[in-house]
Amino acid sequence: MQTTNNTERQIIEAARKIFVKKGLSGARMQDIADEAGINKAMLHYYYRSKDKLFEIIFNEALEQLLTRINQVFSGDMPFQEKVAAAVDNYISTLSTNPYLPLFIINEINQNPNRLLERFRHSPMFPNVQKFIMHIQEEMENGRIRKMDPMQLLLNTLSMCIFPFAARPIIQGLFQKTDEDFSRLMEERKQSVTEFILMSLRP
Amino acid sequence: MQTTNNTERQIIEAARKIFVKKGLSGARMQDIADEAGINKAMLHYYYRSKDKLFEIIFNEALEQLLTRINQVFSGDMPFQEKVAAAVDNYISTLSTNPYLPLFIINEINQNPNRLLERFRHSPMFPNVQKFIMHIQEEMENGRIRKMDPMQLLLNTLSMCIFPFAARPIIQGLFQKTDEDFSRLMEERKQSVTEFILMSLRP
DNA sequence: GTCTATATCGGGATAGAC
DNA sequence: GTCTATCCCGATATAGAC
Repeated sequence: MQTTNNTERQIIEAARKIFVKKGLSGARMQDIADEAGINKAMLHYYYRSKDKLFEIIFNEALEQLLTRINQVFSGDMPFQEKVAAAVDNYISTLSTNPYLPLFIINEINQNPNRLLERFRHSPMFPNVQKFIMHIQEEMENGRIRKMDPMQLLLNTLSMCIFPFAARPIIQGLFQKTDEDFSRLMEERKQSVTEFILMSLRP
Repeated sequence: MQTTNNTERQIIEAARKIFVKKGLSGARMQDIADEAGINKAMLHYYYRSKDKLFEIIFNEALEQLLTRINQVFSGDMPFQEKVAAAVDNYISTLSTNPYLPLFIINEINQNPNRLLERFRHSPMFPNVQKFIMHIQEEMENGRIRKMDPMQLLLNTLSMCIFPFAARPIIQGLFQKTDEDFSRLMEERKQSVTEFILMSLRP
C-alpha cells in the first residue's frame, strides 16, 4: 500500500541518518522515531527490532561504498585520467556523505565478521584487481616509476577518505570554518591528483 | 596506600582498553570491572561515574596523540629526514596503538567541543606551524616543487593514519592475515616517505 | 496501520555489611 | 577498601485499543 511504502521509506531514511551519525550503540530508537515523525512502536511494527533495522542500514551503506570504490576503477581511460577521475569521484561523494566511511569502519571494527558474511558469496572486487594490473602495466612500460601497487592504492584511498573522517579534528585544530573546509576539499581534488601523478614520474 | 594506587592503575588500564575499543556508548562498566578483575562498585568508589572515568581516558589519549604529532616536527634536521622521521614515528606508534586515532576521532565526532575545551587555554601546535614554515622555505629555495603546505600535511597524516583506522576493511577485502598487515605497514614506512619525497621533486 | 500504555530488561549508580 | 544486594532509570519491545 502507498502509506506503507511511504512510512517504510521514512523510517529507513531516519534510521540511516541516526545510525550513521551515532553508531549502533549510540543510536536511540526514540531518536529515529522522532526523526521520522512517527511513533516508536511503528519501528518495531515494520522492522521488528533495532538490530534488524540496523542491519538493513549497514548493508546498504556498505554496498554503496564498495560499489563506489569499485566503479571508478572499471573505466577504460588512460591511467592519468583514471587517477584523476577516482580522486574527484571519491572526494565528491564524501563531500555529500561525510559520515559514511567512519560509520562503516566503526561497525566493522565492532563486528568484523559483518564484512566477511557480506563477501562469503559475492565476488571480490574485480575492478580493484584490474586497477592494480593497470598500474603494473604502466610500470612495465616505464611510464611511471616502480612501486608496490598495493601501497599506491592505499595512498590514494587514504588521502581521499581520511580528511573527512578526521574532519572535526582538522577543523578544531586549525580553526577552520565549514566554509574553509569545503574549499580545502574542493582544492584537494586537484592537489591530490597532482600529488600522486607527480610522485609517479619515472 | 599501595593497594589503592594499584587498584586505581588497574582500573585505568582496564578502562582504557575497553573504552578505546568500544567507545563511550558501547562500553559497559561491567566489562571494565571484569577486565580489571574487580567489582563494579569499585569503579564508582574510585571514579564516581562512567562519564568521569571516560573523560580521564579520553584526555590522556588525546594528549598522547597530539604530543606525538607535534614532537616529530620540532626537530632541526633537514627537510627530507624530517619527513622520513615523521612517517616512521607515526607508523611505529600506530602499530602498537592501532585503535587510538579512531577512538579520538569518534568521540570528537560525537562531542566536538571536547576538543575545543582542551585547547581553550593551551597553545596551538607551534610545531606544526613550524613544519609548515619549513615547507615554505624549501619551496622558496626551489628544493621542492610548490604546493599548498596544508595539503601536504594532510597527505602525510592521511597516509600514515588511515590504513590503521581502516585495517579491518583492508584485511577483510584483500584477505590479509595479521602477519601480512604488519609486514605491509613495515614496508609502508619506506614506501610513504619515498612517495612524498618523489612527489615533491621540483 | 497507527497510536497509548505498559511490560521487560540491561546497565549505571548507591546502600550498607564486612 | 572491597564486596553483595538493590535501586532506579532509560531504552527496547510488546499488548491492545482504535
